[in-house]
Amino acid sequence: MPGTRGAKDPQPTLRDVAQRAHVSAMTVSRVLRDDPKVLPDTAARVRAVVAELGYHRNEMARSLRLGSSTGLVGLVVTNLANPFYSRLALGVDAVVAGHGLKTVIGNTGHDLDSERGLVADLIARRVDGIIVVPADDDQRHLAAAAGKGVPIVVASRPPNGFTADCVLVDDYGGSRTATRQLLDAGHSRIGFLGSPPPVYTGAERLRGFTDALVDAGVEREPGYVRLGQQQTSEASRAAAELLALPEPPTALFCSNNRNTIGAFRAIRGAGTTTALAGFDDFELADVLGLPLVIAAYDSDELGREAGRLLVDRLGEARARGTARRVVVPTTLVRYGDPGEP
Amino acid sequence: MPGTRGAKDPQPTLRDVAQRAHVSAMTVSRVLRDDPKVLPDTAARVRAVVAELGYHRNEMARSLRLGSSTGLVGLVVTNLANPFYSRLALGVDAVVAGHGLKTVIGNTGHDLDSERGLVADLIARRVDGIIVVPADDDQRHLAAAAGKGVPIVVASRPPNGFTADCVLVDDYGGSRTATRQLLDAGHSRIGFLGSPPPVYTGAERLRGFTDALVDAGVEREPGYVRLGQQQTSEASRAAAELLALPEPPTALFCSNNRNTIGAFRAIRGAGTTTALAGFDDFELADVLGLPLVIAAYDSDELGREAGRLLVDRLGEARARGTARRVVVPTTLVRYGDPGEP
DNA sequence: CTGTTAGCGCCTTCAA
DNA sequence: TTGAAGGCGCTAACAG
Repeated sequence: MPGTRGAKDPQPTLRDVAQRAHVSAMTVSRVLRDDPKVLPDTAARVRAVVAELGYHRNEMARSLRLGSSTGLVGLVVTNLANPFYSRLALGVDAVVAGHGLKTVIGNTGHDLDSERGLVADLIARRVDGIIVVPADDDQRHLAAAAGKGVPIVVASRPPNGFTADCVLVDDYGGSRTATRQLLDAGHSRIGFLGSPPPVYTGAERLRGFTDALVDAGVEREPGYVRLGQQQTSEASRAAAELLALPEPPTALFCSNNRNTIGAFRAIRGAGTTTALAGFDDFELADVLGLPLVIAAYDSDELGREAGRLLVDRLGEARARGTARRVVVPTTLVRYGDPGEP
Repeated sequence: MPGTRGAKDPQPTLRDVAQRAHVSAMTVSRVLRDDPKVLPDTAARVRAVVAELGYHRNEMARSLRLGSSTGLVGLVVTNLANPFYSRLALGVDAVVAGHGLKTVIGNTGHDLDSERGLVADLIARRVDGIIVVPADDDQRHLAAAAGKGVPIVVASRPPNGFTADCVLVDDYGGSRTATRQLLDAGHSRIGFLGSPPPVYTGAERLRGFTDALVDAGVEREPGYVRLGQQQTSEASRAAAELLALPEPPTALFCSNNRNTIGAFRAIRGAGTTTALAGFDDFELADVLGLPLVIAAYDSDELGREAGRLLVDRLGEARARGTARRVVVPTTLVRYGDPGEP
């Protein structure tokens, strides 16, 4: 079989196929697009060569020619190791993959500069849109991108300083409801463990907590609030401090599962019967051996909603329809509550 | 400020910048490449326009012109919701991002057809390389890709039917060592709960388990082996069945954390003192309230190694250096063992 | 039904 | 130091 040319070309091109099938590049292109105006005979011959060469059309060149639409969606998260974000990523991918789009992931590690770089790079790669969980309140780079017409969906916190679709969790409501459970159970000295103040979800959850206390006419004790613990170990230390106060809280509300798990360890270590409630479900919460109330939500769903918002936005052919805001609800889950049948 | 042309162009192009800066496209291109042979004056003017327009060079067009190298790495996993794989993804991304590469993620949901589609698509997008956790023994599509010169790294199981770099966990050794702990503690009736047989890691871990028994001269009881549980609920059921046998095992070895957690629930439900050992660490393993031996490993590291192998391979400029195989070790972790100080 | 021409946005080569 | 061609791989728009 006398070859036509070189042999080491990493990937065959349209013309390689054309030459080998004795047709023009256009014909091959048409066959690949399933254009019916090609003789079945010719098409078959072309397809045979395609298979023989293991030819894959270069999607990058294609999208260059076709204008925009690389079929890529950028997803920027702060920490993919956190199950919350990997779930989110899965949800996003599930939806966009259903529309023939691929997900390009970027992990910022909570670093704003890194986020800026990633977003710039995604734009340079001409992704069709970006879903981002901002690392910080400073979202000027996102505003700039949105201003340039790159569809942006903000997840988990609202856009700051610009308009965009966004998907949120009912941080406030979930937190308020869970706190009310503790109040209804008769607690009035309730401690709070949460994220650092500038984090939106943390602030909202603290607000829900505070409002529940206000509703119940319970005085909030500033010394009962500890913010900024990110790891279970820090949370555990913070909780232990609260429990060691002269007049310790009789219940703790934790605004995320890192803090809930840390608080659990502290309570267990102190041997107290402190009641516990928290935000974010986690595996094995049911076997901890103490009553636990959790405001839970589906982070897959958060991702799917974000994906849907973006896909819709892309479908509108950049029509500037008013920005939408989706709020994913929370549900109250009760574990190991001896009061239940 | 008299405009030059349209106004709604989604993204400015090199020529838009050139026109506005009164230079040629080439000069802009040079400025962006930091070519020193441009007058500082001209460069400054160009940069000003770039900033003003928020221009981002089109990386796709660039890579088309430059030959290959899209700066993208494909990562194909079976289930991103599994912390194991999200950790792996994070490790991969951490390494490749350090080399200016971006990670494109594909989730197969254990579906072989989906995997084939994803791999084909990644190749069509001309990713520089692919890291894949194969869903199945049938890896002919990977073999084909590798044959066409696309660098492939196989993670978590070995390549089947072709040669490629790969990164594995010491499934056999970890499993054998953990099992030996149970034997050393005096157990001779040990049950096994594991993945479906065709899964490589499952098979290796069963082999390690079996060899440990053989080494200790313990007869393996076929009725003690239950394979195929994927969810904790299934695992729990399977474990409960073993515990309900006329002569039940006195210890259980579980080849992954889904099974370990399921077995834990079954033991707790049955109220027996069955000993437990398993593969894969998990959070809260220390608070389960029973002695537990775990063969643990670092899945981040697995991802990082995969990333390194791929980056090295890319660096070799497709030199067909012999394929490398990296094995990530396991460490034995003991929880809640009353025998420890 | 098939082929030719032209150009997507960028950069290498060569000339000015 | 800068600019003018030409082409990466592909495909609309027009021939034939």
